[in-house]
Amino acid sequence: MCGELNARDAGRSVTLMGWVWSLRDLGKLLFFEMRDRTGVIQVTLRADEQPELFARVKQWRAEFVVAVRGAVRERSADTINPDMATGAVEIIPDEVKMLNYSDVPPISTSADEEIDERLRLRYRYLDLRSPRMQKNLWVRHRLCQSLRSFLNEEDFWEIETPYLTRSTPEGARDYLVPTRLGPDRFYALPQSPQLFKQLLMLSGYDKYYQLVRCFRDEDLRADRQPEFTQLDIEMSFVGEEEIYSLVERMFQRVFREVIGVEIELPFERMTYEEALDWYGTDKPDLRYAMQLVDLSRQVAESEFRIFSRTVDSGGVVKGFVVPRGADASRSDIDAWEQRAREYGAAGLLWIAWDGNPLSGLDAVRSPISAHLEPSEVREIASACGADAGDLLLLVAGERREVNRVLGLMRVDVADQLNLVSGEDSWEFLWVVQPPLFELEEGSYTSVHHPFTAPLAEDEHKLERDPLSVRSRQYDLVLNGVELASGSIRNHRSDIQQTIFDILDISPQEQQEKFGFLLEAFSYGAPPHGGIAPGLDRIAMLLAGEDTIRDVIAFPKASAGRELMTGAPAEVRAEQLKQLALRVDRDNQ
RNA sequence: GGAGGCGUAGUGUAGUGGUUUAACAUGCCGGCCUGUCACGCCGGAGAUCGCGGGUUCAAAUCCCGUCGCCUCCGCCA
Repeated sequence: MCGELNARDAGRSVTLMGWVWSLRDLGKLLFFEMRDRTGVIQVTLRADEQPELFARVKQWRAEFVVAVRGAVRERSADTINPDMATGAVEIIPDEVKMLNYSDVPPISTSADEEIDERLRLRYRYLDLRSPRMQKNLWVRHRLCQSLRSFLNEEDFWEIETPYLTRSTPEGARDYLVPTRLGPDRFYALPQSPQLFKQLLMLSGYDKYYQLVRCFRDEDLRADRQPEFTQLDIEMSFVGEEEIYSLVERMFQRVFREVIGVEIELPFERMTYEEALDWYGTDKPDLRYAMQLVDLSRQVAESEFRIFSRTVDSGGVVKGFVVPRGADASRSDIDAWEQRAREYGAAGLLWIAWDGNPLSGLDAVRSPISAHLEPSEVREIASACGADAGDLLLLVAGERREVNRVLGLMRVDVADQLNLVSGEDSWEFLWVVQPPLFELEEGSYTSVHHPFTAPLAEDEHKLERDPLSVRSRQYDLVLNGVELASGSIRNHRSDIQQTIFDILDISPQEQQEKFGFLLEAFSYGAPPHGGIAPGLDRIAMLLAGEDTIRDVIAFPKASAGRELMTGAPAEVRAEQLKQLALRVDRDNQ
């Protein structure tokens, strides 16, 4: 094919089919490049040697579908194009044929200018012709291939689960599917195959995986689509370590096979609590430092009231040091302060050290320097390890909020100051043992999902103090992106029952929604656990893209709209009638 | 649900109250050109400045509304 030819093919006769990529008409000499899935190759024609072919090709335009039969010829040394994969050869045709005409395309498939995404999505079939999208889909394909071959070799079975299933409470909004089976009956598209994969464990298929589509009717993000693909994995008779080991070896293999990068094992680990404390988020980006430092003790007695009063009332004063941040302009700092407010902080305080941090107040610039004692500033500097030229950003308030705001600020600052070093930096991290429950508007909800097992040593606290119970959940984070989430599940129905009780899911509701699962668990459920890496996000990182839309052939735009087909769209009245549905236009 | 950004020939941008007949590049159409590969040169066509309303002698430009796309917060077990 076009992109696969090189000097070794010189002399061969080939037939190529593809699209016209570009034309360079020099009068009596004409070059055009043709493209297929594999790449681009140049075809050369001379008016004096092949007047008839020449005249025909002169009429061709970009994106015409053409067939060329001819000889691969090595280019002379002075005409080799080193920037082109096939630049050492060219095709001298003995027959050319136009298979189909093309209108002038509304977006270029060859220009490297950034096209408005509306147009890219509207004309996705053209956008997909671009080398960039070809590369991305190729990366995604090889990723899938690599994952499958690894898991197959590890003795996993790929088993499918239904898309038409029933809605279960909690979690995201479901996509509902009406059916003529009953006016009040709906399928729901699965948010994940969670229940089915656990049932497969119960059935004895102890190593299962599936590349499976999941559906959640929630707002989109750069790394979130209403439908997305998970590599769903579940195993029986395993604990956390077996899962970690499997996943680590899997990623090592994938990175080696897909992008030729060797990643080191084992991955780092930290607890959820440590992640929040040190980085203010459950998905820290470890490509840069800027750890959060708790300065509450250093400022507890401060004359600066905001500090002392916050600490006094049980809050914290935390911050992080921006290396060489003292150079930041006043407008940068103002912008950060503005950002911190947007994230919900009362304000953002800062201390910049222009000179030796241990020299007291002389080297300090800060909006609150008038309120600070030299000893206090020295203590702050030594606690956070600030050097000359560093900048400390500080937030005071309730612990949870402070962590959240600083966690977001840390990412913004790193982004703005370009602290991420190099493209090939891969910082994997396991974040483990988050709490089993959190309090939301007065009632308990699962942090992960209700089937996650509590940590054995915390089991006894389940009924007395649910919020203090840690779970056997683990998240895999790469460069600040949550790549996978999983847990060891409850296989004992008594504990599952207790958890449902704490979640305040009534026995009746339990019976209705999960009755089949609880019943199943009474017939010999093995201990089991699993994990579900997000395929789109992995592909995105491997392809070096910033959004999963660029690794999905036909993604959705904001609000879940599909700009090419126009979905979601109205349906015929007759279809509604068959489903016994009536549209209420006043509602909304 | 909220905040911000963007919307100008096919495409990417400039223009932020009046010397604008809305500019530049590319693409498109026509002509010339025998080693180009971002080919080059010459000529031409192509825009009711997202849409609606308002302010003004005058609006792409200011104001209000609206639609669309992007990013983020909330949300996403």
